[in-house]
Amino acid sequence: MLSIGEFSKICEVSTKTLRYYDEIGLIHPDQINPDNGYRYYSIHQLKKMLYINRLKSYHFSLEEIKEIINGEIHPSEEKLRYALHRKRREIQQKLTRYEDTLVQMNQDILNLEQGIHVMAYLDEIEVQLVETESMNILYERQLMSREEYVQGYGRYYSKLYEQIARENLTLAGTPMTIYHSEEFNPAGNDTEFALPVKEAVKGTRELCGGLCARSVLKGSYSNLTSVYAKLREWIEQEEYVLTQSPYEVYVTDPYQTSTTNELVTEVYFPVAKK
Amino acid sequence: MLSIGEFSKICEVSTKTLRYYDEIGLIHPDQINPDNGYRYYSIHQLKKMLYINRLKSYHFSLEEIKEIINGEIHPSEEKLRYALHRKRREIQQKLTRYEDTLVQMNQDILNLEQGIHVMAYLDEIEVQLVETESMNILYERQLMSREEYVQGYGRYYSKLYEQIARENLTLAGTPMTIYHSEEFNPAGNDTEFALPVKEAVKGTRELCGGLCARSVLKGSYSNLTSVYAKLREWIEQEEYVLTQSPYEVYVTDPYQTSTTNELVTEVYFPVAKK
DNA sequence: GTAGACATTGCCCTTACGGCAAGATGTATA
DNA sequence: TATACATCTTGCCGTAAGGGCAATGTCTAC
Repeated sequence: MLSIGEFSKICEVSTKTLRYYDEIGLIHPDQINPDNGYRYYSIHQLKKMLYINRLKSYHFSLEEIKEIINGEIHPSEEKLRYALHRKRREIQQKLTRYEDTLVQMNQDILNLEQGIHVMAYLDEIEVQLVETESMNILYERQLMSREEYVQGYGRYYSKLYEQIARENLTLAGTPMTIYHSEEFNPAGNDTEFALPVKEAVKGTRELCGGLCARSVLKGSYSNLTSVYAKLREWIEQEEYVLTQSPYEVYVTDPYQTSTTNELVTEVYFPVAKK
Repeated sequence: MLSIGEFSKICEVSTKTLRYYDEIGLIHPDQINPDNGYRYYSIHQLKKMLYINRLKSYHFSLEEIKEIINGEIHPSEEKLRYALHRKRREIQQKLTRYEDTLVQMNQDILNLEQGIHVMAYLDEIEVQLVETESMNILYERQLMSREEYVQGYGRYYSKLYEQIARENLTLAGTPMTIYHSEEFNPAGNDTEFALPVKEAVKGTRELCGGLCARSVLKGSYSNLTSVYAKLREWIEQEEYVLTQSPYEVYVTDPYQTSTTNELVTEVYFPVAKK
């Protein structure tokens, strides 16, 4: 039997951590002296502890680790395999997000070296007042969270495109997304994916035209929230009010465009004078 | 002036967050109604808020963001440039660490598919009792944290190699590291980098030989702690005691070896029968 | 017998907010 | 004008994974 200090040295885990793991039921000491409460670990628990450390290095939460270990009594690591695959995907996603962040940072650093402040792009976002035509759109409306957005984008548009092909409809513009949620809700936003078509068939509706405040975003979507902010700022200052849900038009197809620099996105806020 | 709700919608930040930022002094509302405590934000604060969001996306802590913003009153973004460079390095490091994790996970998943459990390698770590010769080593002893280790490795060995070249000494073995800290201390461990040499000159000392428990680790260092654990376990079970500081011998040069699979590391624990 | 190492529990602290509650206030409508 | 409802306020608790510190109890070596 090993005291907590000895066990701690062997597996290079602090005694504090060992007590914490005992408390949350991740790994209990083999024996506890009932007189003084001293914890004693068996040398055979070393393997479990190293296993826990391994899983921790894969960024599993202690709660997840507990599940994996407890579920492992018999069903031949089915849980572990599943969890590992899931966690691998998570890490891959984090990785690409970090890569994107680095690209952005590099751009900002490059700008800074030339004396251009990080937020300078804000002043270059222009807002125009335009009159839009009514149009007929084929749509799919869904509650979407930020996480699902990228997946959803592909799924819903391919569904719409497929319907156009199947019913022999005529495309009358580029894809668009309409945001019906007034506020930003991290859990999910009421989002409408749409394609303008000539024919008014089942599954289409009219998108009313009218006065709009519009901005054009060139390049990566990372500045999109700034464009929204800028438009709302403009509307506030020029004393307009929003009359319908704002929408985006993807002038260039994000799936056809090789570099994000070539992307062109228009953002429309239907408005009226206060 | 915008109420907290309006401002929140424009910059897509929750009111809760805005109140929190007010509390920690990151961004105070432009005005506060002294009667009812209502917060009112100016539209000009939008830019600052978007700036904060941008910095957040670069994984700066709110404390860091506060420093960057406050230090930016005049000295032409010197702080921002410095912070961006530093943070970029941090993120690059995280990225490579994630990549390493993925490699490990892939290996484990592959093993699992073949029915080999993640921790099966533990049972394959063999411990041998060997007799070592005394040798003369050229050394650099330093307090090192886990973080600094990789840098330190290169720095101290190049220093040692340089001395060998300058003083025309004769190499008598491969590099080794001696760990003098009894316990693992996250802040820093007493670490000795050493190279065996024939000549006993200034800067060298004798490393006493004797009975040692030894394990050989083949492949990546990620299982090194397990090897240490295994050795300590063995010593415990076979009723030996540690008589000197344990050390590692890098049989293959980690800088000369292309794939981590080819790495060979010996771990020695000088022992005596209890 | 005592010093020093090691063990125990308990409490507070960390980040960046989210959730909930109770109450005050604002605004739109009948 | 009364009322309903939206919005605002503060305050308290919770998060993950322990670290740090304190007060106190126990073990072992000399």
